[in-house]
Amino acid sequence: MNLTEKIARDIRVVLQTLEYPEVPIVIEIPPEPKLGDRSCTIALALAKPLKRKPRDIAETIAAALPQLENGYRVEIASPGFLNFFFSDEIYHALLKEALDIGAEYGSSQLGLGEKRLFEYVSANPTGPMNIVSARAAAIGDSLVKLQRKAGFDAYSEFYVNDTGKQVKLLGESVRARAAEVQGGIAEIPEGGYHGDYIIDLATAALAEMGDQVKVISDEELGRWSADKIMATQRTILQEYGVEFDRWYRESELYDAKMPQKTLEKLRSAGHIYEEDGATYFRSSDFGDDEDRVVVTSDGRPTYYLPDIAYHLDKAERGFKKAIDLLGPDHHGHGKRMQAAMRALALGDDFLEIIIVQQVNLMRAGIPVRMSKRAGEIVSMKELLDEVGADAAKQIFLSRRWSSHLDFDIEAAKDRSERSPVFYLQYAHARICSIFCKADGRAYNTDHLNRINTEEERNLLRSLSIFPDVVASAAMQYAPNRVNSYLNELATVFSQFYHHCRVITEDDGLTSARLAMCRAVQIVLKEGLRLLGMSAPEKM
RNA sequence: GCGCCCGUAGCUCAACGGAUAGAGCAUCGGCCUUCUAAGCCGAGGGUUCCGGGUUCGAGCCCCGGCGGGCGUACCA
Repeated sequence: MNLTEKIARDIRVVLQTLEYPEVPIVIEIPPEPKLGDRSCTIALALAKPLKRKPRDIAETIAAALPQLENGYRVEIASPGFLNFFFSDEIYHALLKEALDIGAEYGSSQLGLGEKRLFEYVSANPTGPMNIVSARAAAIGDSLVKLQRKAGFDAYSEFYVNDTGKQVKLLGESVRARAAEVQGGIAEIPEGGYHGDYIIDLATAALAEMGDQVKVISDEELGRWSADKIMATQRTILQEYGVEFDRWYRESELYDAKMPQKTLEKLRSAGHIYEEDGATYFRSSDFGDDEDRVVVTSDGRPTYYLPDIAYHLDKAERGFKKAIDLLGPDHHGHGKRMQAAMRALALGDDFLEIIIVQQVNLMRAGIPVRMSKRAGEIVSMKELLDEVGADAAKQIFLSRRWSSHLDFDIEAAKDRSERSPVFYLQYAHARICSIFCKADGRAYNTDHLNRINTEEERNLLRSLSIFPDVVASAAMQYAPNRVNSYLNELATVFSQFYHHCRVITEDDGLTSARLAMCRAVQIVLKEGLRLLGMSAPEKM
C-alpha cells in the first residue's frame, strides 16, 4: 500500500469523471504536519486551461473525491492547495504493514525489473585512490542499492584500465625505483609516477621476481604492478563497505578482440577515416566538438576505443541503461561517449553520465594542497583511516553529487562524537535499548487506538513518507534525500521519545508504543543500509 | 577563447517549479531521582551573487553579466 499513489489514483479518476484536461498529477509532502499529510497542486495547474479560479476547481475536485471511504479528508488552502489528512485507521494499517514486511517496507516495482549497470570509481591502477573515488564509491554503492529497492535489476562495475600508455609508464617507473632500491639511481621517466608506493612496488617486484624485473618488458612490469594496485584498491573498497559485482579489465576486452570489432563496426557504418597516419572516429557528426583519434599513428588504440567497446558490451549483455559516475576532470569524456553511443545506434538515453564533483580537502579550515606529481596527496585510505567510513559516507551522501564540497578532515573527526551519522545511529541504538529494557514484553498492533499524541501522529506521518523518499531518491539518483529524511525521522522519533514514555505499567499503551518503535527501527536500519552505513545496536 | 559544474544564514550544506527558504556546526539561554543528555526545548542570524525574462507561482527554468573550480591530448 502506497498512500501517495492511492491519492494520485483517486484524483486521476476524478479528473476523468469531470472531463478535465490531462495534466501531470503531483503529490507532495506538505512542509509541516499542520498542512496535512499529503498535498496536491492540481487545481493551480488547471486554473489556466479551465479559465476558472484555482479555489473553485479545488472545491469541485474535493467534493468529488471519495474522502471518508478511502480514509482521508481534504482541506483546501489558498491559493488552491488540496491538503489531505489521513485517518487513524489508514495509518494503523500502514504501521501493521511495515511491521509485517520489515525491511521490505519502502520497496517498489517502479523499475519493472529493468537491467541497469552502474559504473563508478574505475580509478586507474597506477596510483592510490583519492578522495573523489571515496565520494563516487559512496554514491554509486547507494544508488545501486536504491535502484534495487525501487525494482530495478541493478549491477555495479569497476572498469580497470590495465593496458596502454599509463600502464607502460607505471612499469618504467617501477623499474627505475627497482634500480634505486638496488643501489642505483632512479631515473623516473617523463610523466612517470613519483609516489612512495612505487618504491614499495619495486621492492615487492624484486622480492617476487628477482632479476627478472630487469628483463621483462615495461608493459609486463606495468601490468604486474597494476594488478597489485588493483588488489589494494579492492581491499580498501571492501573495508569501506563497497563491493562491485564485477571488476571489468580493459585487457579482457582485448582478449575478446572487442576494440577491433567495435572499430570495424564503426568503420562499416562510415564513421571512421584515416588522417596523418592516425585513425579517427567522426564523433563531431554526433555532437562532439571535434573528431577523436581512436588508433594513433603508431598503431596503438587510445583509451577511447576500448571504452566504446566496453559500453557496446554493456548493451550486448542486456543492460537497458548504463549509468557512469565520472570525476570532474573527465567531464569532456561524456560528450565523446555519447557521440559513440549515437553512432552505434544505442539511443540517446542508453548512457547516462553523472559527474561527481570535486572534493576540496581541508584541515581545520585550511585547504590541503594536493600535488599528484610530487606524490603529495591524501589518499582514500589515509582519509578513511583518519575519519572512519561511516562519517565519510555521511558527508558524501548528505550532499548532491553536483555540489563542489569542502571536506574538512578535522571537522569530520572533531565532531565525530556529535556528527550527523551518530545522530542516526544513536536513535537506532536507543530503540534497541528500549527493546532490551522491555524485557520480553512484545509489541503488538491490538491497541493502536491508544496512540493519539501529536508526537505519535508526527511519527506515523514520517514513517509513511519513507516509500516516497526511496522512490524519488532512486529515480533521481539522489541518495542525499534518504539522508535528509532519516535525520528528520530521527528528530521526530527523539521528540516522541522525550514526550511519550514507552515502557509503562499500561500494557496496552506499551505494546502500541513498542510497535511504533519497531517500525522506526526497521526504517532507520533499512535507510542506513541504503546509505551503506552501519546501524549499531549499542553505542 | 570555447565547454561543463558551482554561487543560499558567520561556516558546511538541504530544499519533485509550490505554502512562512530549512538542517547541522558555531553563538546565547533552559532541561539529567524516570526506557541511552551522542538527547530534548528555546533565541538570534537571509537582498538565495547581480540584472532582465517565462509562469497563477522562480533559490530552481531561459537570456545576459560577475565570481570560483574544472576541462579543452595521437593521457585516462
